[in-house]
Amino acid sequence: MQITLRDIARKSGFSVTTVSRALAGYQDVNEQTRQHIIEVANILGYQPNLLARGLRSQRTQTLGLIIPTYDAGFPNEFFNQFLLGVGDTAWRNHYDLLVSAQVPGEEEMAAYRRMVKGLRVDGMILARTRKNDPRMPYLQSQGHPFVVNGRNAPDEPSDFPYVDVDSRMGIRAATAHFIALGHEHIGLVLPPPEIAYTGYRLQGYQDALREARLPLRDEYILYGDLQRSGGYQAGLALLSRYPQISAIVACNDLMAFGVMAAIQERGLEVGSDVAVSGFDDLPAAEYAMPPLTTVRQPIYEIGQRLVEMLIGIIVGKPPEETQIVLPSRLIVRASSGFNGRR
Amino acid sequence: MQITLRDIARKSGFSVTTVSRALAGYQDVNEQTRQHIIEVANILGYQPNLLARGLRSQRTQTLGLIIPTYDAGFPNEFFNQFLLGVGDTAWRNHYDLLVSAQVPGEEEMAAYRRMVKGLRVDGMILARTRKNDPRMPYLQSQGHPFVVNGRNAPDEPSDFPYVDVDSRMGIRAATAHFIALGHEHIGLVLPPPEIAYTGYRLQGYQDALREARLPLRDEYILYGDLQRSGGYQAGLALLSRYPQISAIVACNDLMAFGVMAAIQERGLEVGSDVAVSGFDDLPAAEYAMPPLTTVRQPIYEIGQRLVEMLIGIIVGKPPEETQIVLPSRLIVRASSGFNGRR
DNA sequence: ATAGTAACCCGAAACGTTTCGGATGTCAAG
DNA sequence: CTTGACATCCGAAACGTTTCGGGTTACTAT
Repeated sequence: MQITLRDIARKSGFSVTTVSRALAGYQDVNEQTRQHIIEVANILGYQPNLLARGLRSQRTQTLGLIIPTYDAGFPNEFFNQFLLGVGDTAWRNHYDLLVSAQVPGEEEMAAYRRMVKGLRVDGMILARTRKNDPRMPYLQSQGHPFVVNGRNAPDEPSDFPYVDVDSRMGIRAATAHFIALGHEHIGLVLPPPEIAYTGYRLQGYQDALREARLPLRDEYILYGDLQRSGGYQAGLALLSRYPQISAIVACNDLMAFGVMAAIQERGLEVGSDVAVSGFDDLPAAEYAMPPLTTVRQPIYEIGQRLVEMLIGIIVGKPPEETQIVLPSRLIVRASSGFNGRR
Repeated sequence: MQITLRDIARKSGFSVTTVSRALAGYQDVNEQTRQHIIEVANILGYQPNLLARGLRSQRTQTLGLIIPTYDAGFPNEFFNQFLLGVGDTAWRNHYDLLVSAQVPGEEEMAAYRRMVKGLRVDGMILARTRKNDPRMPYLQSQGHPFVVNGRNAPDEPSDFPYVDVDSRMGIRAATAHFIALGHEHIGLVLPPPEIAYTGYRLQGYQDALREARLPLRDEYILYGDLQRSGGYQAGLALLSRYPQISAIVACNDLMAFGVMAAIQERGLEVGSDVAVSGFDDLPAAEYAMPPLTTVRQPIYEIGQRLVEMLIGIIVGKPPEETQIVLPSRLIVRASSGFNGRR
């Protein structure tokens, strides 16, 4: 059934050891011998048994990724792009990807244990850190290589390798953009409080208000669920309670779309009546009606850098920089009313 | 470092064999012994080494999925949902998922060989079949379990297990819907010709025209790339060449969004001036402006059924029905002008 | 002739699990 | 007292690979 090293050994007249070493590129095998063995291997259609190899060498050439999901709201476009960056880079470096999607909680930790202690993966990629996240301490206690997309919350130390985007600067830029356009009553739709980056985004909002000496009004700040529907509800709530609000900063694009829907639902016009901004710059942001002003984060690149960092750690050559904060950039489009008739 | 059966054996005073059998639930071990062994295993934090288990038992409890991608245009929302259905169901059945994304071609086949002959996976899930698809014959020749999302093209036999949606009926319903609204010049934006389901969608379009005794005009039929941009280009081309066209059937939602953009770009109104329909019913379809009339396919369910079917095949209990065509359903929204002022 | 060296090769053990084919002990029936 | 049946348990082999620690040969320098 399966072609093994033994088959090649028998057919080529060499030992299993030599066949193994020839195929692995060791220098202590005659070049002619190697060619012959390679030829036989090709004829037989040999493919190494990766389980056996992994068992023996304690290396699986596989990375693990557990996508955090909430109820039905699964991998949205963000994780799409993330998965692409991670998957591409892993493949280019000859690593496979073991993927699971788990709701945070006990089962999620079981999935981590299974991957890590089942020796299935050489390293793990974590995403969407939460407050008091149990995953990093666990992996640290196991001494298992891992990298994280996102830091811990501002008030917790982040003593692990990560790649994050500068949310604080991003939201600050978006808020400042609205202030520059003359808005004084600016709503904020935050991610759920348990998400680690929520703190940074709030800071950015506060920064911008402080700089402009505008009062910080807590009642203008609502939490959403990162989905479109959460943005919609928050948007409706803000608009009905505080009609003076003329701009809303949403902390991701999906919620921004919901906010836009809420605005339109109330018979107002996005951009001219109420300005909106998002965060992520998903492809859909550009095509929304009106196109969404948003903070772009390089999602693909984040995945890519994470994998490179992780592989470096696995092979014992960690990059000198293992805590990276990438810049974010404000992309101004019509939803902020910049080109509107304000 | 790692806790093995030997450790449990030493600590509990039983043999490795008995420990293994106790944990595996065999009946020839004393219940009291079993409890004791389980307890020791828990105290030690035992997690089976899945590589060793797989090597010995020739089962990995892992399914393989290679997402077909074109250039940068990666897993779009469709594969998101698909991945969710597949991932959820796999997890519920205690299977892991090995994922890769490959551009069709030589490298793609290498990825398949690697997964299959490297003995990493117990079965494979294929998606987006193409004409003359080399993957199914390969897997058949290897006698490796697999299931497919989608059939072969209408003119090729499909002698493998699959779950597909009834594209033909879906497009036929969409086209007939336009005809019923009085449209006589209806454009069609097809997927690339090498995709297997393109033939079925074309048939559906032809069916509807034939039924209504409307002439089939080949020049109304264009091919897109399944992306938004392809729909945009096709839409512009149709509208500029044939101003009499008053409705366009796009073969997926992404292309339909592009067509809508093209219509608006030309100063026309979607729905009233030119009606549009899509296929898939992505979440974004409902929120588009105007909301998109489209053919819904149960993407999550397809993934779910595929995994159930595949696991059945793996464990030797294939379901009686291994070639499933699920119904599709037309969802009428504003983009077809049904509620418009036509 | 001998020792040393380089080039090439190989046997055997090990990774952690499952499973085959018994082995042992106990007890009831004959 | 023997036999058989049953309930428990276990030794050893096997899955396919890598790697450690050599071994053999042929050549070079003494």
